[in-house]
Parts: sequence; structure tokens; C-alpha cells
Amino acid sequence: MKSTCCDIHAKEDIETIKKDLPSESQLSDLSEFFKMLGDSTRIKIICVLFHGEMCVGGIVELLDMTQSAVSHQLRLLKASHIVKSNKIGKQVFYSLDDDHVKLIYEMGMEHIFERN
Amino acid sequence: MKSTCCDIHAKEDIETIKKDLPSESQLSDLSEFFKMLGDSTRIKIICVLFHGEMCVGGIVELLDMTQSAVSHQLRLLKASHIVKSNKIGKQVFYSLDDDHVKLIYEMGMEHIFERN
DNA sequence: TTTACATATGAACAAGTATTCATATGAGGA
DNA sequence: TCCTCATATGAATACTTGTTCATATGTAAA
Repeated sequence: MKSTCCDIHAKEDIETIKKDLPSESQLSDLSEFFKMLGDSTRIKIICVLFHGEMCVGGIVELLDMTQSAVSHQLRLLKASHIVKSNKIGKQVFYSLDDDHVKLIYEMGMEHIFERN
Repeated sequence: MKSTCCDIHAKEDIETIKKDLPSESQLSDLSEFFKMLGDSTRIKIICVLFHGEMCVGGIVELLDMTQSAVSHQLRLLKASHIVKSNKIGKQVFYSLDDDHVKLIYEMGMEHIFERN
């Protein structure tokens, strides 16, 4: 905890970086966002929605999961503004709500493939 | 679970999308990767390393956390090939090991700012 | 207005995980 | 060699979270 450990970095550098760091709440929001992508079920749902709008029952069939489990995850994704919903009759259609997600997904895939 | 729920989508569509989905293990790897970004402490560490190489003690001082907690998280980040380490004498310097991370981080930030 | 269907939701449980504490490792200086 | 410093690590604990089960809501058809 002593500041003597990093002699290679002047005290000023540490302070400069500290001031440059985003706020606690911003970083918290950001990690919450990535946490949404950090679950196998949710990534699968997002993957399905890359193909376009899909109703809950369709997602359930595609992923071979419980309707309840899918519904719970859709709720989280919606709260994070990653998906949006559109009710038509008895059915609720979900679709992606953010163009960044596709790019982020693709770069994540690149990371997976390029690592040793 | 009946396939009658999504009359708007022909049975063929469901099967087509199913075949188009990445493998279970790819999606699992991908979600594991995002899971690494989905923690406040780890995002902070990554954020610090955007400024360049930094020793453990420096990160500890910057984030005002236990050396043990930081070390545990660095271990996870290293296992995910997000950071790499470089030992010089008694100190271990960590730096980013993947160019995608910075881009992914920035897009994540855009998502945070653009949502309502 | 009943009934069936599509989806949402609350509670409970199991599994996973971040931090802490204590201690180990390993390298350089005395 | 002995001691100190920087970092790593194992075990324990508290907390978070994904799924399941049961049930509620809401919509359309009969």
C-alpha cells in the first residue's frame, strides 16, 4: 500500500491517471452492461435476434429452454436497453435495441479466435 | 413449447436460424470473455492499463484496493488473455494483451451514453 | 363470460464469484 | 544466510445470480 513500490512511476503519474479515470458510476454502468453479455443464455438470445425480430415462443424453441428462463433473461436484456419489445396480440416480439451490440459481439468473437 | 406459437415464422426459418447459430462452446467462450469485462474491479484495472504498463502496487494504489483482491482479478484477466505480465525484479508489470478490448470498451461506453 | 394460449413474475434453491485473511513464493539487499 | 519487499495463492465467507416451479396477467377465440 506504500507508494514506494512503483518508483518507476512518479507520484504525479499516479495522480494524473487517477483523475483520468471515468467516474465510479460510469464504470459501474459499463460493467453492468458487459455483465449482460457475459451469460451464455443471454448471448444466445442476442445471437438469435441478429436474424431479426422473434417472439418469446420462437426463442424458447430455438434455444430449447424453459419459457420462464427465457422470459427472465429477456427482462434483464430489456432493462439494459439491449433489446426492445413489441406486443402484437398475445405475442411479444423482441428485437435488438442497440447497433453497438453487433459490433461488440463481433469483436468479442475476434478475441476468441485470435487468442492462443 | 409447441411450435404453433410463432405462426409468423415458418418452421423452416426456425431450423435455418438454428443451423446458423455458433456452436455451444464458441458462445460459451464468448460469454466467458464478456464476463471478464462485467465486473467493476476488472473494468477499472483495464481502464488503468489503457494508460500503459503498470505494476501491481501501482494498480493497488490507483484503485485503493487490497493487493490480494487486485492480484486475484489480474489472474483472471490474464487467463482470459486480456492482460499479460512482465516480471522485472521483484515487480510484475501488467499491460493489455488485446487490441479489441479498447474498442469494445469504447463501444460499451457509447451504449451507456446513448441509452435513455 | 368462459377457455385456451402467450408471456411475465415472485419465491426458493443451487451454483458461482469477489473479497478478505493468512500465508506462501521469490527476488534483491544487508 | 537472513530479512524485507512485491506479488501470488488457498480457504472461508458473504453476496450475487440463473434456473425452476407455481402462479399471475392479459389477450383472443369460442
